[in-house]
Amino acid sequence: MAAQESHEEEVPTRERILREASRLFSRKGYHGTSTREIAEAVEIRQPSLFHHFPSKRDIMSELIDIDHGESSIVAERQAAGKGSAALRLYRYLVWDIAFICRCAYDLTSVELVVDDPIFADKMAKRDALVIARRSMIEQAIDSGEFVSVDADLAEKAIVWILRGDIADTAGQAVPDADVVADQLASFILRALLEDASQLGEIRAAGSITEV
Amino acid sequence: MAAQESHEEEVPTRERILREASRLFSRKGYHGTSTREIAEAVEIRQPSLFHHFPSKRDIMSELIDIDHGESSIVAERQAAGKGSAALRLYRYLVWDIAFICRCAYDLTSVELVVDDPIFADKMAKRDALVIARRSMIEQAIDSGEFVSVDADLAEKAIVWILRGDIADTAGQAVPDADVVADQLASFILRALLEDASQLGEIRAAGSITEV
DNA sequence: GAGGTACCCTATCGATTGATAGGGGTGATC
DNA sequence: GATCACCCCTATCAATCGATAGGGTACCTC
Repeated sequence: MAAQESHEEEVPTRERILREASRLFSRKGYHGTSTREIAEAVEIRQPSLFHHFPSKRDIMSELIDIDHGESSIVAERQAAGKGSAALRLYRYLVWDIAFICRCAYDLTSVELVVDDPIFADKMAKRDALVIARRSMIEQAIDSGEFVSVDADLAEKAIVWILRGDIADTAGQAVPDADVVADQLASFILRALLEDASQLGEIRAAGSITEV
Repeated sequence: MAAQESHEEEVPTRERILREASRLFSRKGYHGTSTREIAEAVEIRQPSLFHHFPSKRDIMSELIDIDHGESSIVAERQAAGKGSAALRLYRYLVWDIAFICRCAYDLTSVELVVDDPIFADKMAKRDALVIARRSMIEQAIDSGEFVSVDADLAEKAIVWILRGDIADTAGQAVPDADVVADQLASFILRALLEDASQLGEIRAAGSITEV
């Protein structure tokens, strides 16, 4: 309380670089954004960036890790769980969407850039996430909770919605994150459930317990 | 039949540029793709590109027009139509998805790049498409066909799915375009319909008449 | 107060970018 | 056979890219 400013607005430069870079990457693309633009947004000179990150690629790399890290843990835990697979999918979806909405960074560019050959080393964790999601869908189809859709296509549709939500919220702190999360997760569940009237129970059960 | 090769494999250079550029743009991004890479893929030298297009930007610009042109016409016609709004939305969706699947170009990059400031002039037509889609959703909610969801959010979810499908098919001629179109349109309709049992009627009616 | 660390600066590097200048070959038309 | 349009070439441009070199200043530790 002595040396610290009471404003508490003090955001470390490294943190500001990640925020501004993520914002620019998603508006203009990774390759379309120069290190000079990032530096200007952070209000430092361009070479000063390289004091905090060894290269431009490492800035993007850290954003990818932030995006993939916790999501894959939650998805894999839910995929390996017991009980209603539809409920477990709902829980994962609500958690992931809320995470996206609350994130300080604009992670839009992440899903676009992992397909770029220069970030090929980041694809493994992304693939693990895909497998976990598809597993939950297949479990729900086998148990009769979901209609008999193409599990691959359904998983893709879910990713597309998540990816779109990332682009839409775009790093701005969404005040009603939980509302958006429930709305989108309900949209997805309604498209998949054999009996749409079960959605009420799932939403009630999903909002009680922790993931 | 005299001067023409019987192989009929003769694809004009300009056409090949559009195809290869669209493929590269979606894999590496617009800014991440150099004119030298495009030229190499087309098997000509880099300056020869500029005989067919005045600039790299004009190549992307033409791909954007291809993507937005017919889609907006079909969407606006269906939005202004009469009768079941759910059916009209289904017809538009099936047409658009099938169009995406059959397109010779990989239009993944289009939806990403229209947000880039340098393509700001292309945003008007994209906005018209958004309005037409949201209009159909609002009509279906008002008539009681759809559950009372947030029309903005539903429209976004649809775009995200369409965008994802574009990225997924990625310019390769999908053999079962009509099957994929019906599956994805059904996914969306099921998520929105108040009475899911109406989907059968809509699919039957949608496959008979032309758009 | 000497040494070390953290952070930012100016100046500049080599590589790559999109685009232009200008020449050459081919085929159709008159 | 002269002309012209079409298409592709080599050579090269200025601008911009990511990254490095090296110096200056504030602050902490001993």
